Amino acid sequence: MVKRTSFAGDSCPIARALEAIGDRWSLLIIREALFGTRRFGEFQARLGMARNILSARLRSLVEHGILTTAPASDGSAFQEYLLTPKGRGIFPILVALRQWSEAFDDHPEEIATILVDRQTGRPVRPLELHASDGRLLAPADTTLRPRS
Amino acid sequence: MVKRTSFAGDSCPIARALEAIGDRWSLLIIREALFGTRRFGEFQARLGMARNILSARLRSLVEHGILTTAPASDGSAFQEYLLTPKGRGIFPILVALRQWSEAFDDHPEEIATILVDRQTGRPVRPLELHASDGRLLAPADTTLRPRS
DNA sequence: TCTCCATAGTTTCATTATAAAACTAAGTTG
DNA sequence: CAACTTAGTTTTATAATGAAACTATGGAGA
Repeated sequence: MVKRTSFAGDSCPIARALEAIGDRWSLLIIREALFGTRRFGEFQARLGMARNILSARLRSLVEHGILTTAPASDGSAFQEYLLTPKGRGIFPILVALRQWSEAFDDHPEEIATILVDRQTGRPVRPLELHASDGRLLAPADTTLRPRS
Repeated sequence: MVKRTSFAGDSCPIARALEAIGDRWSLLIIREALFGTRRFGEFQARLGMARNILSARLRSLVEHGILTTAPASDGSAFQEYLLTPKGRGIFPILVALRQWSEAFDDHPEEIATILVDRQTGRPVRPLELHASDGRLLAPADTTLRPRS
């Protein structure tokens, strides 16, 4: 059998994350959900993706605890898809992806939006990595340690 | 024709990032490259992936300006794959993915390593998003604005 | 130099994922 | 209750992935 390799049992947390959201659509679905999209048809229309793929992805995201289903808030008998705390925790990943494109994309003029501070309307700073004592860390200032 | 949908011309920077690195292997290749892996066979052995897929991914990453090829540093006539600045800029994305797994994975005991401050050996803090004036921002404190 | 092994791929073939469109079934509306 | 909307599933075709075999060049030793 020639199955697609699974990272589910991998000991690397990056690989484990990719197992859940490392396909071409999941992060875009979550992006829409963070904007308030909740219904199947709404996701389909906004993302322009095939309905069967959307169906499979939503099921997978629910299985991974990133989305939950709940009765629709408009009183109809349909259901809607809501982000769990685990799903909302994906926000920094989306910001990191966005900032990488903003910084390095070959055609930045094609990028339609910028992430800004709601209060001042000014662009946010690049994500920062800090030590427990507050020092700003560059990649070379970090290392990996076996989990105790 | 039924081609895989391309995000190359999309106006969303997240989609554009996924076009370059939104597959199951690219980010793991970049993770290895950040650890110092340079040679084809070394990537293949460490990642355990099919050689043809690795070949295709390396070519794609070079085309996207994430890796470059250079003559091997050991003096042999082989070439090696090196991260460009654009490639090293992916570091925060990997950190965000890692921290998401550390925070939300259902089996965190299976995660082998933690990212620590090299100086103190203590775990780093979660990535932080700050306003231009330095205020720490939560997701709800941000919004998107059309690029001026 | 000749032979053998290592490196870095490519090719082939089978399987899985993705896409588009047609189809189905339940829910809602006039 | 007839027509429409919503939320999928099914079908069929194409593209991506994976494993193994194959190729070609580089290097090392006799």
